[in-house]
Amino acid sequence: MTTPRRPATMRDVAARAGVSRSLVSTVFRGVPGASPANRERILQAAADLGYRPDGRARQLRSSQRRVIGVTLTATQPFHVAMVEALHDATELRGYELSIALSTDTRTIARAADTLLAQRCAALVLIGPSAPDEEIVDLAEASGGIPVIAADRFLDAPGVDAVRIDDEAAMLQLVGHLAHLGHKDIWYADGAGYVSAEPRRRGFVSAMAVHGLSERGRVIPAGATLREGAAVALTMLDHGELPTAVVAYNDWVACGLIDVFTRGGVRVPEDVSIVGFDNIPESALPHLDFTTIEQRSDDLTSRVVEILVQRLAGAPSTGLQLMPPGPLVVRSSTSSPRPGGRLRSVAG
Amino acid sequence: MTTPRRPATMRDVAARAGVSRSLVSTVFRGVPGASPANRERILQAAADLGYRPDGRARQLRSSQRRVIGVTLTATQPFHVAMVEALHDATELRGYELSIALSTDTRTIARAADTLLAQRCAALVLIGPSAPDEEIVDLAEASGGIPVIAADRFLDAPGVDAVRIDDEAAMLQLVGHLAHLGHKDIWYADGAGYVSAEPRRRGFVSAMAVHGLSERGRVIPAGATLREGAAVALTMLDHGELPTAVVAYNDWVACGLIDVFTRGGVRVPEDVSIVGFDNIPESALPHLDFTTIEQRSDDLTSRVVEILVQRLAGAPSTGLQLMPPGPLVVRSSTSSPRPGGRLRSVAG
DNA sequence: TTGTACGCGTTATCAG
DNA sequence: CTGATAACGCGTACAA
Repeated sequence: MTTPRRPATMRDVAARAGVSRSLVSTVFRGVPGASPANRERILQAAADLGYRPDGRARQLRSSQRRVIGVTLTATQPFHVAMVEALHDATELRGYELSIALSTDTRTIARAADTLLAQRCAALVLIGPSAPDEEIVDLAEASGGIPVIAADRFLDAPGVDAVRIDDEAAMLQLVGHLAHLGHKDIWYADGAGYVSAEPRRRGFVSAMAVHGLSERGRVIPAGATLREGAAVALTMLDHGELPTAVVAYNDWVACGLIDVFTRGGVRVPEDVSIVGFDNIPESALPHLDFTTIEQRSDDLTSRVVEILVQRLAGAPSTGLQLMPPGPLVVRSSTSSPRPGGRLRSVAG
Repeated sequence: MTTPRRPATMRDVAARAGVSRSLVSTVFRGVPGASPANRERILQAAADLGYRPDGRARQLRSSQRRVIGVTLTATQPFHVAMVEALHDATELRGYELSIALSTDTRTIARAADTLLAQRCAALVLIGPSAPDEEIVDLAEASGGIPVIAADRFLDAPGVDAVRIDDEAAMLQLVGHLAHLGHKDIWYADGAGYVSAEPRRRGFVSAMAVHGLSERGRVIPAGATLREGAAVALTMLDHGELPTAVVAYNDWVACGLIDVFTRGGVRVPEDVSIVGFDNIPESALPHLDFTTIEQRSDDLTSRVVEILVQRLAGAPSTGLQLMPPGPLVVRSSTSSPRPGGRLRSVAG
């Protein structure tokens, strides 16, 4: 094993094995056309030299695009899991994934530029937190390759989008509480997060469906345990509580339950709480709250389906909503306490 | 704006602008040598055609390697933050980042292969959870480029590694408890996680330093809230508790505190608890526990320093330990309850 | 400013 | 069927 300063090229391997470059190529591409003896010699020479085909040169030459570009922020485990699944699915079809991370200071467009410069075959934006306009612009600048926004509510021409049907999910959650007899139901909203909008809309319309519009209230919260805890403290300080709270997601629900329980407000006796996502923590014995599942597998396979179709030349299908996962009923929900609202809370 | 099936190349731009390809190149590289009039015309032609330089061809031609390969699992926010910082630091120096995700089913070596095929200038492995041997093999197969393991305890020739000094940190944590008067101190170990070893070693030696070896105990736990909660339940079931518990990390501490508090064990009156990392959640009002900070910024800048040096030709420096961040004392630690061990716990 | 060789591998085309 | 020769993909670099 040598460690050359300049890495070995195909030419080096060919010279060492005493064959032509094209023969080395046939061997490394795994296509038939080389005698076992030569194949062996070439492989040996390559191993000796630590040769590894140059991916850039490979891609450059072959006219087919075999790379799928993926952007994500990598702050949500669920999104990272999607990449994992995408890896498997695309690999199976002979594609490679190229990943670009976007951050607070690094826009999606910026991340996608790297991918586009690599001449990727398609772009998958996972949970893009950019304004609609920016995504549409990106799609226009992408030279006509398929652009798919996963886990994003977006209805724009030329861009495919896949998202859980938040409104249907909210209908299930609110329906569950309404059936238990709740009327004063508040919503701890994912204020400030892009995907909060469809969910909020779902809450509002679900309350209307059950004739509870007057009794509902939307409280700005956020998407983290921290923000859930903060909004719970605010509620306690304010001294007024509903009989049930719908949380923007499970982390917010965790924060709510934590602060309520410690503040002397019993769950579900004093207040019922439901989350959204069914993250592993929601099943913890000391939390154990009702929530609705986000089936990331379904979402991912839908994304893959769209990807395959679009790569095959099918036109964009716009926004697709996935049916929500099942409601997981646990011990954070029950019938409301008699007497309606709690006015005064023991600090 | 046209949307060509085959993307425009430099040749197309040159033809449209009525100049040579070389001139287009000089304009797009931003080097002087084109008249304002031609520059303008070229830029216009490029915009008309939606031209974007092919990154692969660019890299292939220019003999300098300008890409830093990064692998990570993206399950830890802290690691993702490191990538963000790396982006800024390397960009400043004219490098680009190429990211490959490793997963449970996708080894680091596999991820690195993609990067190596791109002929990256160096490899940064962020928190690699692979056996030492695999990383050493990878470094050997990398053709002599710098390989740096960030947030990883690894003492192997040819590989640079940077890691918080876990032993020093443990010494601080155990010292804090010992000074408060604790003697029966248990450690909820990050069993199964690669980086658990130095931390466990640190606990054991710190206990020895304080002459408490006999009183210490290492309990297998894990690295998540869930696992912290589980080990706390086990302790409660067992009915025997120390006066203080050191958690492998903050998530484990969260789980411990949650279950203890709900189980009627008061923190810190009955048992003191310390975490490790100082994640945002540790400061939540209802948790508010003592922990030690992981200064990811320091770690990252050290990684960048090493990267720069090694790219400049300096030899590998092996393992480097960073001094631990400050101890953040909050309300989860106090003097031990009188009377030593708690034998029986109210369920 | 332009011509042209070159980077590294792939893909016809052609010879034995 | 096995193998070699040469053109090509898209930009860059250096001489003219």
